[in-house]
Amino acid sequence: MIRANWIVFGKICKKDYLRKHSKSASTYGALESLSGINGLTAKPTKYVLCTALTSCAKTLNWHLGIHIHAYMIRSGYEDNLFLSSALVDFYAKCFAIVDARKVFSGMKIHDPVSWTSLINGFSINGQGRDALLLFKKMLCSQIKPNCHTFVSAISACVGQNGALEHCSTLHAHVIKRGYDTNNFVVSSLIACYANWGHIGDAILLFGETSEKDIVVYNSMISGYSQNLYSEDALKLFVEMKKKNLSPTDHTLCTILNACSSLAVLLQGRQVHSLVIKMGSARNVFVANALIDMYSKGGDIDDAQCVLDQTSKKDIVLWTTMIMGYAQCGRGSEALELFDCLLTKQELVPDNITFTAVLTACNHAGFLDKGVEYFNKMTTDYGLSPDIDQYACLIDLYARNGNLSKARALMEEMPHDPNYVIWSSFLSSCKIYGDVELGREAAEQLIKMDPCNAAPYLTLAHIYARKGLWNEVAEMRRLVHQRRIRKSAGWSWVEVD
DNA sequence: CTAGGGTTAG
Repeated sequence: MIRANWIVFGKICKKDYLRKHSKSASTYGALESLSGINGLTAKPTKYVLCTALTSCAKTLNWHLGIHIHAYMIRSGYEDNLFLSSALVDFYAKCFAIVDARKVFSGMKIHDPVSWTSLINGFSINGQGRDALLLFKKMLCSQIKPNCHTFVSAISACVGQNGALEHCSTLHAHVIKRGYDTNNFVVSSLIACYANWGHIGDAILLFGETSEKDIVVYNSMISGYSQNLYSEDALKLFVEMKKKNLSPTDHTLCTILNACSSLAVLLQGRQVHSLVIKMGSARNVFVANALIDMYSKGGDIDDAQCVLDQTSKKDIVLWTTMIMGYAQCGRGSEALELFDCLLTKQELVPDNITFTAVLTACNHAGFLDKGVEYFNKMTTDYGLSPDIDQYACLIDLYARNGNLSKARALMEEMPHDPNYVIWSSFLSSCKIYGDVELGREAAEQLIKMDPCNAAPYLTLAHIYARKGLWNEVAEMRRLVHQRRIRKSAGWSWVEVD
């Protein structure tokens, strides 16, 4: 399930990324210097073309990039190693990995740069497996991988099922070749180990590395944070400052996230003053992390202050704030804020904004309003609800006692109900004592995760409340037979 | 003249 979400998320990121970066200022500079391309007097040299291609890769300027490719063919630059490598990189960065591979295959000779470009291309296109296969192929070729290659190969192991072993193997190669003093390599290794929950290996490597730069510290701090060692993240942050390394906006975001999960307002406020001192409050990522930190820390008013003081607000900031109100039980204020956002008409709400709004309705028990907002999504904003918004609506109906409507929605929606949906539905079945629907929900949950005792327990509870003691005994037998581990405080019939 | 690291936010 986690893997599936990751793929979906990857797609969303890709789309957003293309939209945000499709044309930035530097591209126009490149365009001007290339004015010769369309038959004007000065012909661009191969050096200019190469720099322009790099620029196209960075700014995702697809149009100019393919134009240059065509020009390369016309001008006989097709076999230039530098230009071809840049072309591989361009196609890969623009998510046209098939074209990148085609260019690579058509090259008469390869060098570490062309190999690395394609390996990295597979990696950033979410094809870590192919990236690693290509790396293996490279090892069999005449060309030896360098630091750049290792960084790309190691990054390919992140989020790739079963790639932890590859990461360790790559680490061994790195040590053998003496690349373990390179900070680029070290930071990618730390991130990979942390990603797989092997925080011990990450710590070991971090400790062995001398002359660590800010990114290596950032990797380790976020590694701690990801693995819920938030206190260690804060400690390392302090240590980093003692070493006179000055935090970047990345550092501030990560450390604020750690403060959020610890719900520590005191430290969060200290980081906030540092944010102001560094002038990072303008960075929307940092501002967002601040709002989230104050919300989770229980100071929703200070969260609102941050939002008010941020001049360039985007939809994510508003959404975080709405979610903050929703989660602390101030549903009406969440909806007021949302209406305020709508009246400004500067920003357009997206699916996640509606998740926040529906969460607010859910926590406040506003069934009618929830349904209204859910319908508005499609009619007024042309959005198609994804599984998260359906989950809110289903939960809204179920919590209000309309279990059959909730169940019907699960059938009607264009998604398969996930674990979260069945699980919240089961809770509602428990509240309203619905044996039939409760049994179905529990069966689905057990099928999805056979080792979790919770659905057995809840169903047994529903049976017990109806005096169905034979069924309670059956549940007990199943748990025993299937050797399901019970956690502390676990009992057959809860005492309300 | 070509390739590489860290949250890419809710």
